[in-house]
Amino acid sequence: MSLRYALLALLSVEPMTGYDLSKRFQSSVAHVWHAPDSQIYPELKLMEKDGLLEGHDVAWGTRGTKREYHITDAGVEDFRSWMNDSLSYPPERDPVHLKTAYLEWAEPASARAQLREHIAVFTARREDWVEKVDEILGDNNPILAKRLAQAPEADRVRIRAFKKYTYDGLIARADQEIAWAQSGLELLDELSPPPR
Amino acid sequence: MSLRYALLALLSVEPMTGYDLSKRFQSSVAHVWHAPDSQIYPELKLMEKDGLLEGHDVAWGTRGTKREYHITDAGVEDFRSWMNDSLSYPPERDPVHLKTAYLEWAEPASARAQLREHIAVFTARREDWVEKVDEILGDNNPILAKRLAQAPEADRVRIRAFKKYTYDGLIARADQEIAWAQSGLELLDELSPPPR
DNA sequence: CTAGACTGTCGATAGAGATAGATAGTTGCA
DNA sequence: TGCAACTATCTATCTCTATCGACAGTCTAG
Repeated sequence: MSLRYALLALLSVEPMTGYDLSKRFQSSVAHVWHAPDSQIYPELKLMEKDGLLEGHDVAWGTRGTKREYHITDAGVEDFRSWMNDSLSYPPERDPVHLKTAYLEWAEPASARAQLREHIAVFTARREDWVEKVDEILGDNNPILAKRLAQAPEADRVRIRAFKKYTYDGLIARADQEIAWAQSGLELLDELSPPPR
Repeated sequence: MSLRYALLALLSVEPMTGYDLSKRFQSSVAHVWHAPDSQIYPELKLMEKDGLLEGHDVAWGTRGTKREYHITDAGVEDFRSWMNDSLSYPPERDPVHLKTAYLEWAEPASARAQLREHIAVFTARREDWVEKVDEILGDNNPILAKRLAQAPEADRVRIRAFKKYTYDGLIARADQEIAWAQSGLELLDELSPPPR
């Protein structure tokens, strides 16, 4: 259900095709929300059927066409009401912590490798998010620039602040995960000293 | 796929029925891994078919029966190899951060309410996890006690340490989420001062 | 003895997401 | 000209999870 709102969020800035949206999901938004094209195209059709979007065929080359979607008033309304509703928090379900709870079953070497991978994953994400924050602060994110240009003067500070707040939160989360995994490596060293 | 390994983990301590497992999932492990009974029963059957478990009908009262599963050698092997394999990290997909990225769309009052709910959810989980750590340190967790009793002397320190490590990580994560949401409330106060 | 809470198992249905691949047109460059 | 890389869309299948509810036996307290 969140996919729909992620799409509405992007389409609230400017009309786009399924392909555009798919690219945007894979590149810029990749580490906040990911979605493959095979999910996006059907969802766009559904949203058009539900009146949240309107699609128009646009010429592409001599024979090709592509379908460009723009958000309707009903779409804006729906997005706004999603933003005002509270989310439901699904019960915790975390494979990483499930595994570490039984880490005595793993070979020390593989336990180490897995914690190192945890660090690597969150280090990479962290870098992405830091880059995002830099873009926000340095005004070199084209999509955000468009959004800001459309917004009334009074909202610009807020828009920028919430974006930064979001990525700051993700960075803090990544830091926490990295620190936790690092302390796990230390614990492993204590419990079963590494070979020489 | 993790459900299967969560079940194997629990069944590696002692044989249980689907009902037992379901209860255990809802109570003790609730905030590490959640699963409803309607997922557990079919998975147990599958696991029996795959040779990871053996099931026996046990009398229950005069007419009733229940099916008790115990783990097989193949099950132990499968669990061990899962523990040694590394997990795949699914792409980030976080509705909370998706929403905060567009928080200018929400009414300030509802933005506040949502951040407060975030705090409430993680405060509650945190309490559960702290309780878990207390149980581990204070030796009053019956399941852990059984697991420790079965383990060779040399492993006991490790078992306890990894359990504590797991819950400490979750607590740190909860702290981080709470702090983040709190700073969000402050940000909202700055951007749109609360009504008197 | 009987109502209510608990133990025990199972099924139907739907949605979300993962994974893979089919199909077709376009653009640029060697 | 022909191939590779890119743009564009769509379908199929599978697994996982959610939600809801059905059914049946047991145990205990009033």
